[in-house]
Amino acid sequence: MSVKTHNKVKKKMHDLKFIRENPSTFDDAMARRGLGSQSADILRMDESRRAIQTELQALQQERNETSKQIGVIKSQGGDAQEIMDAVSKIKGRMGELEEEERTIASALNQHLAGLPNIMFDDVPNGADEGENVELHKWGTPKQDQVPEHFEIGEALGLMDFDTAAKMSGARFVILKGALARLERALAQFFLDTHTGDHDYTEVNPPLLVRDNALFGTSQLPKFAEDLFPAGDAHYLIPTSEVPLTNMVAEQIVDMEELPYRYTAFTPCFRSEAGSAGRDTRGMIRQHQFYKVEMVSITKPEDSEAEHERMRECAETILKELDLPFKTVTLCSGDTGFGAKKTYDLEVWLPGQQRYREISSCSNCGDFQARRMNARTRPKGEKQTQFVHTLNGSGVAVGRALIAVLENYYDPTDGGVYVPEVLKPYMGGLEKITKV
RNA sequence: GGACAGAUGGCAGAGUGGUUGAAUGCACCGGUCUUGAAAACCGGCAAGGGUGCAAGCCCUUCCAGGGUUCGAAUCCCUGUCUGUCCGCCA
Repeated sequence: MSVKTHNKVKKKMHDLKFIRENPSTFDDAMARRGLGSQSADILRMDESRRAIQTELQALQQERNETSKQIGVIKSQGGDAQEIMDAVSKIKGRMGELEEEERTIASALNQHLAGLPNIMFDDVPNGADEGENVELHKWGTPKQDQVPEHFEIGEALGLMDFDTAAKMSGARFVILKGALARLERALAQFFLDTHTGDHDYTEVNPPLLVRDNALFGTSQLPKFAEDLFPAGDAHYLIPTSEVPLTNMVAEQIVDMEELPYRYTAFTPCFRSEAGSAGRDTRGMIRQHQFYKVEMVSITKPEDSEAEHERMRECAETILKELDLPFKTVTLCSGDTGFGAKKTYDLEVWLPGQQRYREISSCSNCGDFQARRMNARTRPKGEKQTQFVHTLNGSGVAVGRALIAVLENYYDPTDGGVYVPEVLKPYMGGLEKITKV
């Protein structure tokens, strides 16, 4: 399906000045992403663009000056026909140059838009998730094998994949009764914690966004196939990172107002186009799932500290739920397109006897801010700077539900205890049992 | 869905074809005054880019994209957004 485009090609993306001045640094950074040298191509395009621009500007200057003369002559009642013809002649060449400039600028911008963020030096090198580096572990993983979450849920009669498949196909689920409520309880608990204890402001954002918003957070143009188009103007959000971060798009915010901290509980929609065959059973990987998201907008110098803080906000949730987890720093090969550095929180799933991702916290630096032109200005200063943006799950609700089912499972009767912190949200219910 | 009206600098708000990058007010910065502050007064104050050692010079930008013209904030077309009214609707 084709979706209308609202992109302006004025976006800044990577800083050309930086690439011009540090071509090898830039190439090294792209090499860590598994890409070949980029700077030579970029600089060649940039140079030729500037050459065209210089020539064009000389002609524009000539046109402007001559046109002003015409104005003067005419206002004095003179005849300006001769110079008017002369200006007309310049226009042919100007048109050509304008066309060339447009072509090369758009090629350059498209190229830049497809290049990932430059990672921090302390991001470990590695090919894939196997080389992520453990930061720390918390809690004691249950070594006893328990059923997987979908076995538990189905046995309880509260989790139904077959009926969901009839109406929606694969990768959907129906939760009922206490499990439906458990999902709502988790979300509520997450939101209350982030708004009450972590200084986040609750936001209820649009779930449908246009392509320019997705360009800003860098899902587009490269990852269109992961998205669900909705109608001819919108996409369903793959994460509320998109609307929350775009709240500062095209804005100049006073520096003393920062940081902004936003949290939202929303459904997320992902086509999972590249995941055929992976996690096909159960709720791990769905086309639609709930997530509580945290987004921070900070001054440039504060983003690294904010990143640690955000990671701790997410970890707090798992600690409060008493779910064992480990935190890893993603290696270069596993770090997302827009991130300078990412921490993943992996929760212990006794049904799988392994840790699975339940939160991902990324510092994007100014990468997204450049793409959405989100700036800040220190009080009294003229010069604006790009803000830094961070996003993190706090945490994925569906996966948290899975973790609760498997970690709080009672093998004696197939029931599931309600975690202490969730009881108030479950009407005091102690244990979920078969209906 | 139909009808109309808008979109101009950080904000508000003039400007309908010719030195208008844009009056004015607010905000902001510097100064005078004051023991200090406020007020008042004086001055400054858009951004992005090209070029140059630099001072500077130049280009672009008045929602976006196309067009008319020697010349466009101003005229035309398309799109987006906002407001108002009508219809429909949870």
